[in-house]
Amino acid sequence: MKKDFSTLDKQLCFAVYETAGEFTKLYTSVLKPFGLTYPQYLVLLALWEHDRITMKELGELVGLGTGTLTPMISRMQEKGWLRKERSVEDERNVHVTLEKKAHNEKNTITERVNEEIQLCNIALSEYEELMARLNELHSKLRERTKL
Amino acid sequence: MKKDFSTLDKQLCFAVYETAGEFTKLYTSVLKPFGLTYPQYLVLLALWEHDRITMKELGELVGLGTGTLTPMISRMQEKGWLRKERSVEDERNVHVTLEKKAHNEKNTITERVNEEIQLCNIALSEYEELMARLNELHSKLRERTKL
DNA sequence: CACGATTTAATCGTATACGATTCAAATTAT
DNA sequence: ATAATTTGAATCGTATACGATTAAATCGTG
Repeated sequence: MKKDFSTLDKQLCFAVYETAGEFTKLYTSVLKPFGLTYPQYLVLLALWEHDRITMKELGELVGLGTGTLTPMISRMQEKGWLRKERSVEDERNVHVTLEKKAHNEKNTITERVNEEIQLCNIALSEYEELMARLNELHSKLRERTKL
Repeated sequence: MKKDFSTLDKQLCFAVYETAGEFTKLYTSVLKPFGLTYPQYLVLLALWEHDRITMKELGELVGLGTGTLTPMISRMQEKGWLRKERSVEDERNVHVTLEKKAHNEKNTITERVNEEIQLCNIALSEYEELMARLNELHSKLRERTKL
C-alpha cells in the first residue's frame, strides 16, 4: 500500500517535470521567430486579456514573483512589447501596458501557436480531461501550502 | 470550433506551467533541509535505481542536457552526494556514482517526501488518471518533434 | 594506418525561477 | 501628525534550463 504510493510519487514527479519540459520546448520553438520565450508569451496572454495592470496583479495572473517578473518585463519593454509606468496616484505601483507591436502581432502569434498544437492531434476530450486533473492537483497543492 | 481549441490551448499551457511550479515548490520546501533542490532529487531518484551510469544516460533518464547537468552534478559532488569519474575504457564517458551519504539518507528523504505528498489527499485513482494523461500528452509532444 | 565523421562532456550566453533583503511610498495606529 | 507597520518593486544570490560552440576521444572507411 505504502509502496504503491511511493512508486506513484516518483512516477508523477517525473511525469510533471518532463511533460512541462517538452511543453516548454514546443512553445519555445514556435515563439523563437517572434523573439519571445514561453514565459513571456504567458505574460502577453495575460495582458491581452487584461491590459494595464500592476506588476503585482500580473504576477498573480502568471504565478510569478517579482524576482522573476521585474527583469523579464524590463526585457520585454526593451523589445517593444510593452511599457512600464510608475503610477501617479500610488507611486508604489507600476502599471504594465501593451505597446502597438503586441496588439498588431497578437493574431499572427496565437494562430501560429495553435497551428503547431494542432499537429499533436490532441482530442478535445483529452484536453478537458487533462486540464481537469491538473487543476485538481494544482488546487490540492495550494491548499496544502496554506496549512 | 477553432475558438474552442484556442481557448483550451491557453488554459492548458497555464495549467501545465502553474501546476509544475506548485509541484516544484512543494518538493523544494521538503528537500531544503536536506540541502537538495527538486531537480537534484530527480537525479538521486534516477541514480538510486541505476547507479554508476554516464552523464549521457543520466541526462536521458531525467530529460536534461549537458548544459544543465554538468554544473548541477558538480554541485552535488561538492556536497558529497556522488562522484564523477572519467571512464578508463572510453575517456569520453564520465561515470556518476552515488556516495555513502546518498545511500544512507535514501529512506529518510523518500519517506519525508511521501509524508508530505500524503497531506494532499490525492486518491490512487487520481494519480493514475493524471499520470496517464500526462504521459499521453508527453508522447504526443515528443512525436511532433520528430517530424 | 590515416583522417574525417561522430560521440561525449564541458563551456558560454541568455533567460528563467525563487527566497530573502532592501528601499521608498502609503496606510495605520497612537 | 508622527511613528510603526504594511505594501509593492527592485535587487541579490543561487540554481536551473537550453541551444550553440568547443574540445577531446573514438570510430569507420579507404
